[in-house]
Amino acid sequence: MAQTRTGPVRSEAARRSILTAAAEIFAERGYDHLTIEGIAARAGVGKQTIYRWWSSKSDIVAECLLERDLLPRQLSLPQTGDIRRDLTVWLHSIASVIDSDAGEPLIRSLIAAATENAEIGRRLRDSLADADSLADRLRAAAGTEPNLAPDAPFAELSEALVGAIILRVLSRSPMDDAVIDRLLTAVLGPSRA
Amino acid sequence: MAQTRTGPVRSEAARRSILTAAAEIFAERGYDHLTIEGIAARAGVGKQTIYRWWSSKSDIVAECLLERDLLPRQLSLPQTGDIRRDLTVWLHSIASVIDSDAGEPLIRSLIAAATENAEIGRRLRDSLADADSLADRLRAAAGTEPNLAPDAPFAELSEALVGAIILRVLSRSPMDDAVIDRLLTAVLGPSRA
Amino acid sequence: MAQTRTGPVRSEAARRSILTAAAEIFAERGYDHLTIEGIAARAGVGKQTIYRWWSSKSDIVAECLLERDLLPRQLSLPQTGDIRRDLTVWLHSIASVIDSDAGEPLIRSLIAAATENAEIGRRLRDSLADADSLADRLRAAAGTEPNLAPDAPFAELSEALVGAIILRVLSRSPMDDAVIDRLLTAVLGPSRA
Amino acid sequence: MAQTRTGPVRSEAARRSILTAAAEIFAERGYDHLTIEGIAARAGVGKQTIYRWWSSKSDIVAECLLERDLLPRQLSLPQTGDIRRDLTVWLHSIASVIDSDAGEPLIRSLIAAATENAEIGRRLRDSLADADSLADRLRAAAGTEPNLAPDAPFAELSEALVGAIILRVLSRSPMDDAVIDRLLTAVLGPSRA
DNA sequence: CAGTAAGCGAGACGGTACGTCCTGTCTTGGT
DNA sequence: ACCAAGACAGGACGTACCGTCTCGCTTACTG
Repeated sequence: MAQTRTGPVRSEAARRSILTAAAEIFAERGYDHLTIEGIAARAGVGKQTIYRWWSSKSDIVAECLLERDLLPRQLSLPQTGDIRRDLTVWLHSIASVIDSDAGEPLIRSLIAAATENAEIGRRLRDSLADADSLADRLRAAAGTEPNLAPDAPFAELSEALVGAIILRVLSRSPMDDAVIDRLLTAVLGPSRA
Repeated sequence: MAQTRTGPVRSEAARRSILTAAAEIFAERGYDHLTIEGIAARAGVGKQTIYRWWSSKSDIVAECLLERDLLPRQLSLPQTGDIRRDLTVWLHSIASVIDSDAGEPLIRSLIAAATENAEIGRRLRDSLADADSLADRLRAAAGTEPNLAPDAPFAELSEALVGAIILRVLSRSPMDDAVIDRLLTAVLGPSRA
Repeated sequence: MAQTRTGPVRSEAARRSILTAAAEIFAERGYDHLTIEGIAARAGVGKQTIYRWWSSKSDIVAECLLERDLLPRQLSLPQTGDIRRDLTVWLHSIASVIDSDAGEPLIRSLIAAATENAEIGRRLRDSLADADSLADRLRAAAGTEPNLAPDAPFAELSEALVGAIILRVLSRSPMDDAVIDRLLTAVLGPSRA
Repeated sequence: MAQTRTGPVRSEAARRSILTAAAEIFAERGYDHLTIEGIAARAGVGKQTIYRWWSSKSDIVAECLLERDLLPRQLSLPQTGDIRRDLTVWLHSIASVIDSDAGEPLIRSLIAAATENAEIGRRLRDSLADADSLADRLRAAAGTEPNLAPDAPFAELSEALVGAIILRVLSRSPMDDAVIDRLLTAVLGPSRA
């Protein structure tokens, strides 16, 4: 029979307050002003409690993403049946987040965090931390847009779209209506309208 | 009449050895192990000399990029007339850099630097620091591939392609032959072959 | 009637292994590298078991002294009838302990412990943890040495002798034969030989 | 020709405020509550500035002793020509320091510091940090007291006296008038009065 | 002979301090 | 004026221990 570990169990209260504190500081001051000491102080926790369960601040940020403490929850892709319209709405909501005062540094901070942590990178790719996969949605829309042939490389189309957003953030290029339109033309093909 | 300033002018030797030292450390240890003190020590230069001319380490890195101290010089896009083949070769060379031991962290470090410095982000977008614009090449190839209509959004296509590469790096997804193929299909449309 | 307590009694095994572990670490690494956690780990004991019975590490050390886990047992004062000879032998054995690699730091560690714990200080005074009182031996030898008048201040003579040893340790002055001789002259008066 | 070092020179202001802060904390809270961080904070100094010039807190304390920041300055041995009276006065002043609230822990702290630092131990031996040597005074008084023969071991007599004081502190034995008297009898021989 | 209360191992917890590294500013003396 | 060198105040790092607090177990006394 397996030897069961005895002793106190991980404190859920500590875990939550660490994640909350981290998410708050991240949103307020960005990834590079996020420090372990700052998290510990705001969370009312010893540093060792953080190091016991996470190996780096990027690890904490990754868990914040998982627990949805970090990104606005209204970024999910709508589902009206018209993929171009859905993506347009989605890109507009992303653009408005980016254009907000806090949003652009937040996304940039997230990219910085991703350079240190593969998991964050992966969640970024998966439609900016949104669970319902963008690639699946493109596949479901096959045939409704010029570039969405039944055997189109949906994953790569999705990557290209998200990658373009990331690149816009990195190069500080604004993402206005015309850009969104052209971006969708690039990915979906010319609009039939 | 304006008082002309006196004293020695900026030392080019110091400037070069700082950039060289920065590029070496960047390549060896990555952006977050790059420190002003480390640069000064390796360059045999006082810290003040660095602070006099640059305002941050990301500034130095940006200048390294301009002076081509940082990226392999053989990443330029070939020009055979066949844009799909040219891009294939180019993507393969990028992939081989990424797959090399030092390359992937280097690119990731560059992305990290870009999150702090718009200029670095812009150069990254401009075809991974390659001077001849990718978008222009796509425009020049208009008509030769399904998606390259004369009025296609070339800049956005280019962004999508580079963005996809960046996203691959961030999510640590390998970029093998098949992926390159599908990526080009996504951007250029299905191959006619 | 008072409620008599129930439950298991104090574990002698735990007590012994704590004292042994403490004595070992003390001897190996000195008083300031002696930690509660270290003792608990080496003794295979929970920290709480230590805190239940001792209030500080100096308390544990004091008990180690009582149980003679700490000091060499051969430091006792011989008894040949010639007090000067006896003290000479005794001082030589102390000197050889001090001169040994481990001995000097050990005594110094004991002094450090004594600064935190009166009991340790007292045992140090009582002839370096030797049970048979040095003062009593001097009194018994009254009349045999110049300074040992019947009404001599034996306790203070004893203190002066032990204090001199302690001071030698604190000031890292070696205690060679000549010093021992002069020390005895200081305490007992000039040798009649 | 020797290469002269250039650059800024050690800040005397920083040095002084570190020593002062250390002496204050030492006096207020004792050696084991004296921390590098506490010194740095009170001195308004970076920790690195401390580590640059001292290797441990015991080093700082040793320098405090040298600069006479630590011990009361009125402990010097009077000089009336009557060595027994002088020593009596001196021992009384030491006793009154020890009996004061702050004094006893201070001396004990000093002993603790001496266990870590030979220099502190040496200064402690040299008549409790008093510059004019006790042994020299005893030698000068040769012939005036029973035990002060011309060839008496003055250094060891002095050691015995100071050692007895230290031992009294370590064992928390009060040093009242009678004890002082007996101590002097032990060292100087019986009073002729 | 069950109930129950203490001892025990393990170890998580909020903290304090450690000694190191780096930041950006400053001072010094030399060219 | 610029430079190499490097001291300075400050802040964060990751580690080591502190003393307290569960946790689940194993005793041993008590009603």
